[in-house]
Amino acid sequence: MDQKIKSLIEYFNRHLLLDKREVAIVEQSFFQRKIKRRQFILQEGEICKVSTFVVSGCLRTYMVDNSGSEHNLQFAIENWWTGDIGSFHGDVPSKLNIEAMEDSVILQIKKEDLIELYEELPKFNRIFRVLAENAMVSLQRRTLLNISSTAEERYLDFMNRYPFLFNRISNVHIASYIGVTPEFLSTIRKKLVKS
Amino acid sequence: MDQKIKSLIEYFNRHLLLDKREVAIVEQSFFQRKIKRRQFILQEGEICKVSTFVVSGCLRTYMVDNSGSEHNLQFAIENWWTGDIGSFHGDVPSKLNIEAMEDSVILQIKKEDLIELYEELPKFNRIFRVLAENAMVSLQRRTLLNISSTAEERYLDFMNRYPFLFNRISNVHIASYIGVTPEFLSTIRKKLVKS
DNA sequence: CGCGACGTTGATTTGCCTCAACGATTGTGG
DNA sequence: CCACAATCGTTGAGGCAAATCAACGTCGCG
Repeated sequence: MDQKIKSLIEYFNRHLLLDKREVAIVEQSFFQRKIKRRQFILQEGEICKVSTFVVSGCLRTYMVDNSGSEHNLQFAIENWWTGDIGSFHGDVPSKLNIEAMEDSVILQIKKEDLIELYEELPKFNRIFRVLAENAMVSLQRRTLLNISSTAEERYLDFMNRYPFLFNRISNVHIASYIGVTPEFLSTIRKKLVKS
Repeated sequence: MDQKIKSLIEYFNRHLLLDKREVAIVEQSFFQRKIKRRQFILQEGEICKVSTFVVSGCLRTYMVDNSGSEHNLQFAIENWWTGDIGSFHGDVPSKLNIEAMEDSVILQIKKEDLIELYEELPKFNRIFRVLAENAMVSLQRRTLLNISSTAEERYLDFMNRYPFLFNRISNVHIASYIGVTPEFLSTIRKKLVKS
């Protein structure tokens, strides 16, 4: 078996064991791509036609507002999924950009192949239902944090919740994720060092 | 067929047609409750043991922060789902409260019955996968709005996006949903009337 | 009737942004 | 491998967005 797809199979097996036939179907449904740092796998205006699993590396999803600033919605590292589900399901142009922050290896599946996968292997509905529900929980948590707490609290929460990202991502991008300017994050950090 | 459960069946049929047997299983899986205004169906510290479909009325889900303020995460009216998925799936105490804002009729399903439903009727994995994915899209959209826009923009967005809630919910609760104080929402509204 | 939620106003304070500037680091093309 | 550019993290001055606190009239509800 290909080395790269192995990490995806292992990932699925953590949710629901796959037999040989199922593994074979997964293998032929996904294709592999190597992405260089600063390369995009989705740009605003395009329709998102694939779902992406990250084997190695790191990608970020962000939106550009009307004044030209970027706002990070999500970081995806090993064993995370990324893409724009709204654009993917609705066949509408995306407002998001997805860019590699490091050289990365990804596995992708086209929409028609995913639909076929669901038909051939209905148990994948269950896997992706659980994944979507987990994502919902995280997003609800983040929403509550956004409407109820200060930037300092959101920064501390990010540190505690995603230490593995924290050591890997620049402060500029963390600032954008928690919704503050890099300058203000800097003053937060200074204050935290002192105390 | 019971009148109340009919709205749930119609709801499911909009996603995926159910045959007689499937309808029967759904009917015996859900039970009905009438909830009075200001009554809670979930309180902080409890484990959320049911998933809730709203037949009529309106409920709000909120969190109380350490300084005692409430923050609205979600409103649920007719044909919406509510509950705390994190608590429900993880069997952990909830940090959320769900309270009826109007006299309401709801249909609920216990966790064990939902698991059984998934086993007997696997197609429900698909329905709930799609629902969870839709919820993800909304939450991602709200997250981007929270980290990128002003309170005024969030208020206008709420108006345009949820006009049916807008006419039904007090400004206090809208303020809490978009993450501002009622006082500041009042000044936003004054400014909007003038322009 | 009276109490409690609601919507509003104003004064003051605070959190966070904007803009400008700087050294330090990273990266990149010649 | 060096030189130059770009990005990063930081600092400071000033300004604006939004919170806080206090107060008041209105309304619906018990």
